Amino acid sequence: MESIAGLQRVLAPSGRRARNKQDKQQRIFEAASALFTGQGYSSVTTQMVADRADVGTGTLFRYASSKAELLMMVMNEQMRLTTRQGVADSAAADSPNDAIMALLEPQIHLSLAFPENTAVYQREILFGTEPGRYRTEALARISELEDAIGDILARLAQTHRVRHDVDLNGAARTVFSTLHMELIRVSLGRKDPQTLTATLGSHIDVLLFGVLDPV
Amino acid sequence: MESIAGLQRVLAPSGRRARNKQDKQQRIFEAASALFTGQGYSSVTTQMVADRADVGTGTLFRYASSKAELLMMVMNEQMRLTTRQGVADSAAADSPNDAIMALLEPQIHLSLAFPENTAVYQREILFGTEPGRYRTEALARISELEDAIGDILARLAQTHRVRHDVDLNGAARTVFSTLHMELIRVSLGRKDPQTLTATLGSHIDVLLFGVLDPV
DNA sequence: CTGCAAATCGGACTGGACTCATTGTGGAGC
DNA sequence: GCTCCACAATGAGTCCAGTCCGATTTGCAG
Repeated sequence: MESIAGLQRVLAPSGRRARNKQDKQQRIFEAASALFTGQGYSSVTTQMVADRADVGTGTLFRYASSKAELLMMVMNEQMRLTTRQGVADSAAADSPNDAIMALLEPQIHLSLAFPENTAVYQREILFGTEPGRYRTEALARISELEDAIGDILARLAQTHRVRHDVDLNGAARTVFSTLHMELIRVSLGRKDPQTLTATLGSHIDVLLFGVLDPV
Repeated sequence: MESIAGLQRVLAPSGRRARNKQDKQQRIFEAASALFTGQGYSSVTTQMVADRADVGTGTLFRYASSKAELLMMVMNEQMRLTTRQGVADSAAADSPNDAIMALLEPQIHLSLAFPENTAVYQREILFGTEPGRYRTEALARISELEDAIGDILARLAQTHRVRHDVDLNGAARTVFSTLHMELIRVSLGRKDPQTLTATLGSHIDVLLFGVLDPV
């Protein structure tokens, strides 16, 4: 099992070399974390991160292949926590709509707390092309969430009849597409955060109706 | 009525100065268009565009405030044509699903023809922050499409009963979110283009069911 | 302890988007 | 035709992400 940002190897690393490497990794994580959450992505330069972590810029890019990967390193950790929370909360809900909303709630909070970073994170997830380590991890976290929605829909399918030709995974993806887009709208300040929850709720409502068999 | 890329003023411009400006605008549009469609966004530099249009780099940025705006200038024109086509085609369709698909078909073709440019275009529409002229125009084109979907749903609402608490505009946005996301998946080669139409069709199907009153 | 290959480091350097102080120019007034 | 001005054009310069290669450190064999 990986711990904080997957930084630590299982048990103690073998020699001094490995330990040094780990120290640097840790310093870079902390520097990036402090700077990004403190000032937002765009006003942080990679030089600042390198300086604060006390490594050369060359070194910095050995640990994260781009500035965006640096952000993902930080955000993945935050996502890990919010997802854990969301999954726990959603288990307690009784209607599917409530369950989905409970699942998404912590992500929504996170994006409201760090709009710029969230926007960049989403942008990279959607449009990034480099197959870097942290981007891969980010995609995995996203899949986790998508699967969790899929599970909720699958549970619904056991207690209610579902239209025979509906693809539940597709439906989960639709929910997710909508979440993405609404989060983006909010992160970029194009929409009032107050209404986000309500909007999302009604989107999901329509979708669930579409999935159920009317008979 | 604006003609190509909105470049030409109605009738002839007043003096030599205005005419020069227009000539440059035209040269820049043509240079950007040829280069972007020929080699794709990332392998074109702003210097190339400036050289080909025979203007200085400083001048280039007086006409488009960023490289992305340059692309939007080009893509907006293509979108204008595909939207016109889509609206025409959708009028002939008889089911709402067909109408929506007919509307979107030309956009889909466009993105398959220029995947990289489309990805950047979508990215800028979603995540761009500068309120440049061409980005504004792009958003307007998007709204046109979204409204067209809204109209189709509204027509549906006249011939069928709709669940009383459903927000049709919201539903149109959901369709659109899904389209965006699916186009992105395809543009970035994460998904087989062959299945795009089918997938989209079934998304829309579910959504329409969710909108209709089961009674 | 010494020599050595390999891993790691780091900062000077590059490429490219974008800016700004300077220069050029069309046209209004005389 | 001449003067002057507002605005347009310009390209050298800035900024910053990301690369590259010589220097340094490390682990290991003898």
